[in-house]
Amino acid sequence: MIETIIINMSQNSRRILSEHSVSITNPRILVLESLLEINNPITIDELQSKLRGSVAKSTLYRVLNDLKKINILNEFTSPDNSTVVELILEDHSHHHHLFCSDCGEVIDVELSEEFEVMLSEEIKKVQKNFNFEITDHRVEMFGLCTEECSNCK
Amino acid sequence: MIETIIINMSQNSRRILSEHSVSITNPRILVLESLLEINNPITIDELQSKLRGSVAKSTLYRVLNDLKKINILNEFTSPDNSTVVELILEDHSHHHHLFCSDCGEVIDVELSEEFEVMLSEEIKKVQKNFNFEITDHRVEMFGLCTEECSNCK
DNA sequence: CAATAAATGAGAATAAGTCTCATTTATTAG
DNA sequence: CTAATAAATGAGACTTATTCTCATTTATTG
Repeated sequence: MIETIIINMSQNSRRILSEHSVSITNPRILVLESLLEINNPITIDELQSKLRGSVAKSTLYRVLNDLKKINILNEFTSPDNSTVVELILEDHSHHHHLFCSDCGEVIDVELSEEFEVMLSEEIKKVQKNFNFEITDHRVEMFGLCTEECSNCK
Repeated sequence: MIETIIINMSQNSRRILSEHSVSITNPRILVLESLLEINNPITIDELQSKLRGSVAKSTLYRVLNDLKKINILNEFTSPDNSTVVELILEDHSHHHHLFCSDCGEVIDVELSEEFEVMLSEEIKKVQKNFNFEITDHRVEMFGLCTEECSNCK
């Protein structure tokens, strides 16, 4: 069962690379596998530990840049200034981020349909007012998990 | 006239420091003056050029950290990974940021009252769902200025 | 399967930000 | 106003994340 999932991760990674006309190499498969497995935003530090030295540091950064170039990787900076990456595949729906200032965790948050509609309206207004073509946006929220947060104990 | 403004900037800086019980030193006045003069988000690079070596690099970073500690400086990272700072004084109303991927400019944007109300409602929901205490939030928008943008020519 | 172009690993180079420590400056008590 | 003391500064060393270099390895294709 677990084996099946792992095989699928690898096949999945190969499929993603070939769909984007990127050559299929071991480091790329390993990085993609890790990101698919996590299926959550992850700091580069955490990603490095997860890879346990199986990919050289320089290669890791190169692979991440490759994935950014084909637009399947999102990169941003958390409030404590660590770099966070996350895969954005077709099935990955539009979402925003919630940062815990305590444990540093980054959590995906989807906001309501009606809110998103209103946000789009606002963005249209901003486009007009500032003569901008706005291509992307995000809502970031910062705070502290309560004692029940599973990450913070 | 210009002289008056400059004197005011300096007096203003002194006032801000003393109001926050921070000792009034030359580097702190110079950094505050620059930030008051700009009255806009600015990258640390730009701030350094503006100061033209009048404040040592180590001191600049220390002063910025001091201003963060007394909660009058906001720091964030632009999409091209440069660190951006901006003063947040009492008269500085709640706003968000628009980033130009072309010229790198960061522009302050206020969104409509009704949108802000709805965003607060959404945030309340997120607090409940994730058992979080959300203390801050921001909306970031990314795009390109059109040919009429005064910064991009 | 061979030729070629692309990707990798190891470590050097770069750059943002922090730290150290001797010197200078601001504050305050008298 | 001045001396004593604590705090802040400047210069440059240090740290750490990211990029770059180049010799070697690997993937692709015909």
